[in-house]
Amino acid sequence: MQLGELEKQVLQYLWNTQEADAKQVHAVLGLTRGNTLNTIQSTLDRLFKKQLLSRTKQGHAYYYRAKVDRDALLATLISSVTSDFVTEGEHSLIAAFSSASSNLNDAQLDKLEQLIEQQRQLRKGS
Amino acid sequence: MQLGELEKQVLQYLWNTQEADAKQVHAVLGLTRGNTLNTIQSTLDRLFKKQLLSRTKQGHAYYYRAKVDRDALLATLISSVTSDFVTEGEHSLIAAFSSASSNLNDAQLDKLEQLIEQQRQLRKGS
DNA sequence: AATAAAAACCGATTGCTTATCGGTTTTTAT
DNA sequence: ATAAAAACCGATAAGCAATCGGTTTTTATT
Repeated sequence: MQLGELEKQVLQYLWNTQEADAKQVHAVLGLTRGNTLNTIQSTLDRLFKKQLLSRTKQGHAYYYRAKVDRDALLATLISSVTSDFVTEGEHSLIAAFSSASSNLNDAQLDKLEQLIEQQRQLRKGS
Repeated sequence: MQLGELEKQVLQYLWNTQEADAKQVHAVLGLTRGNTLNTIQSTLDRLFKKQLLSRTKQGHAYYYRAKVDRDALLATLISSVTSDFVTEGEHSLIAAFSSASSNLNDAQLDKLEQLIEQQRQLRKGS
């Protein structure tokens, strides 16, 4: 999947705002970027078709919500960009880590280890 | 950065083959895919311009080599696809992990932890 | 040096995707 | 019924990968 600049900004906005119609999104993003309401509408629609947003009609307008949270989207994006290079059974994240680890600082290594532990705890419980 | 299907296949090929000219790549990929030599040439050139391949003239033709290994490319791709969603100071790999960790199996968690330890050892020594 | 063969280079087209809107139709509320 | 709001439709532009035909340059051979 492929996301454009405006699409990303809309997603960010909806992660913060929970719910909004085109008008509201336009009021924030459209004005700073100089887009028309129409542009915002079609962007929302594109994201909806990509299954990244859900929408319900409330009163007159559609109200949009992010259907995936940031982490889930990251996972999707990573998977889609790496899958062609990763063989069955291998996880791209492990592969990527082995090359990128030197760019992490000590605090980040700590954090990662902590996340691993957390994940292990989650499993014990289930 | 954005990679097409053929570009990915060419990279895969060069990771296995070390070095090849357009003719060789064509002999393998071009025939199965039904591409002309020209198509292969411009794909190699595009990858070269993207800094993913290096090339040297040997005899008549350019010989291409992968300039990045697979893991480094994965790291680049992950970073480029996630960077807009990752805040200052946060590392995209950490963010990615927090989203994808549940898809890792126990062995992969072990492996990751082991890589972290290895990284720490490297730092002690320098 | 002349020439043929090989490879590189250039330029154009196609297809796909995001961004962008104008204009029209449909909904909704007054 | 009418006006306003919003959705819908269709079109254009820009960017990028894939695709090649045709031309120029390079290299090797007589």
